Amino acid sequence: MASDQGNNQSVERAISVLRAFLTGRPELRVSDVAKATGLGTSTASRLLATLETLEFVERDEVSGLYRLGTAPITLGGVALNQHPVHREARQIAQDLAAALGLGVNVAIRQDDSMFYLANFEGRLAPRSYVLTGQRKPLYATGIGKCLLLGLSAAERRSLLPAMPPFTPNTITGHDRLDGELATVLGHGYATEVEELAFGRACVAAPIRDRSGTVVAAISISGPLSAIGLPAREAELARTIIETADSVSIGLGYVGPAHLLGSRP
Amino acid sequence: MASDQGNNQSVERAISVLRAFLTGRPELRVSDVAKATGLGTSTASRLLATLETLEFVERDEVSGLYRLGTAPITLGGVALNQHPVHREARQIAQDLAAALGLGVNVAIRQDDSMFYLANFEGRLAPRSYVLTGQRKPLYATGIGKCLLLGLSAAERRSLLPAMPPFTPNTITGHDRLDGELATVLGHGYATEVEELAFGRACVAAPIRDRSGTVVAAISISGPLSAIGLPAREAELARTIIETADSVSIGLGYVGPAHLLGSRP
DNA sequence: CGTAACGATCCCACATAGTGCAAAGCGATT
DNA sequence: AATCGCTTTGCACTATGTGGGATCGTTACG
Repeated sequence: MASDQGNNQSVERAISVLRAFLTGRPELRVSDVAKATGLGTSTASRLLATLETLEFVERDEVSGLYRLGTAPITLGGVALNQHPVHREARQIAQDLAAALGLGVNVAIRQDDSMFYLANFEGRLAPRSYVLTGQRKPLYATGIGKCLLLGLSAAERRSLLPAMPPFTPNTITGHDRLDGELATVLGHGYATEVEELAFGRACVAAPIRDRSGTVVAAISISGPLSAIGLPAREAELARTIIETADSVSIGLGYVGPAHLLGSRP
Repeated sequence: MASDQGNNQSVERAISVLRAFLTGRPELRVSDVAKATGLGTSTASRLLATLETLEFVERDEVSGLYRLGTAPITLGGVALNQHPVHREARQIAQDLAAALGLGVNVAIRQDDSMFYLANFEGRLAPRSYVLTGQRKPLYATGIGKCLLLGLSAAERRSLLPAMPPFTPNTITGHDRLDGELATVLGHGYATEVEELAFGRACVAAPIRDRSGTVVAAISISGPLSAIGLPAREAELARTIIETADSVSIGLGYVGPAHLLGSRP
């Protein structure tokens, strides 16, 4: 059949059409989609028509251009609402962002990336778009460092064969990453200052489930000037650890795994 | 081919599989999906396998049950970020929710429903799930009333042939709705007190684009006790109108349409 | 502990359903 | 007014998805 084994070709093609809208420009012509997906224009036209009746894409009345429709928004919202971490963390993160006026983000690990489940901003760190559903590298973010705690040194090396730098501060070698993660584990929180983008910093802490496994992480982030990191590190660290803990407890976390009795 | 004309059957079936996850239970077996969609189990199995490789669904390691995956979240996030109303309203709504401690919601009209683009909550009106992507009836919500301003009385009657009540306060007749909308237009804002759900109320105002058309609406909502509606109506109305205006201005609104010069 | 019932996947033949090509519409541009 | 580019439609072909049944694995029950 198609690329992988036992897959429905038409469905794969339709999804690749949807993926075409993820790459920059929000409005595409049929021929743009055809070029982006490698499909013929007639196939692209028909798939877009199908996706339009399903409300996955919609068509601009005047220009005739296609853009993403409302069905993906609904589907994404339900997917979020069904995610246990999101359910527990959403309101907590929102309250913290409002109290601090800074950004608060919740993410899980997906393969070699962190994947945002939610983000809220405050007056001091505004942002006109959602990060939800976006990915960022694990080794250059506070949340990412927390999520890496769940992996062994060997797993980290195979998961991240290369660590290209984003700024001069980016951790690019595993030896330094090992050291950094030991610190994170020891302190119970991670920091990141201009490792991914200039002028931005964050403080993050891991979220654990009832088995004690790190399943997610939460961070406070913002412009360096607003977050005032060197000075406020102790205060923000305490805050984010307490916040992460209350999410963990919501997920059933009861304490370090080695203290759990073996009885049911 | 399939239900509508000129549509790709496999794609329609795959989407109907995804829709099966919108109806309550978050985790489904193959046979549950087959039953919900009316497809054969082997077809459902294959479609789910395809959707799994595309990350639209994922499978629980232990139970083998399928649930929605991360791709819908990404797609939904991008769809939101590409929506002009969302871009303009997101941070404004978030700041207002933080300042008031109440819920703030942004929605557009879709057919006979309002469709949430964003919702934020405050300490006084917590909520552990997103409304984004959900629908609510137009005639029983403050936002809905604002969105109905863009329609004529005749259009409203054909769009809403029936208006079943949710509480004793629900507006169920068009005559009363006409009167209500005249008030909304005259005051520049809409209220809703226990018309959709007991114990809940809101104040809403319309958002207009550069042509002066109502394209969206924004509301402050919360439990009756927190929002204190009879008493604070004037204050909240002023706030929501000013907030809606700043979103409208971001969309290019420059004032009432009839004052626009006809010159380009 | 063995057996039965159920659910998911695999296999294979069939024919439906999607594809590509080419031509026709449709709009915009000069 | 004519041309160009983009999109859609019609048609024939066969690749592709489908359905039924067999197989394998799992759970429930006697």
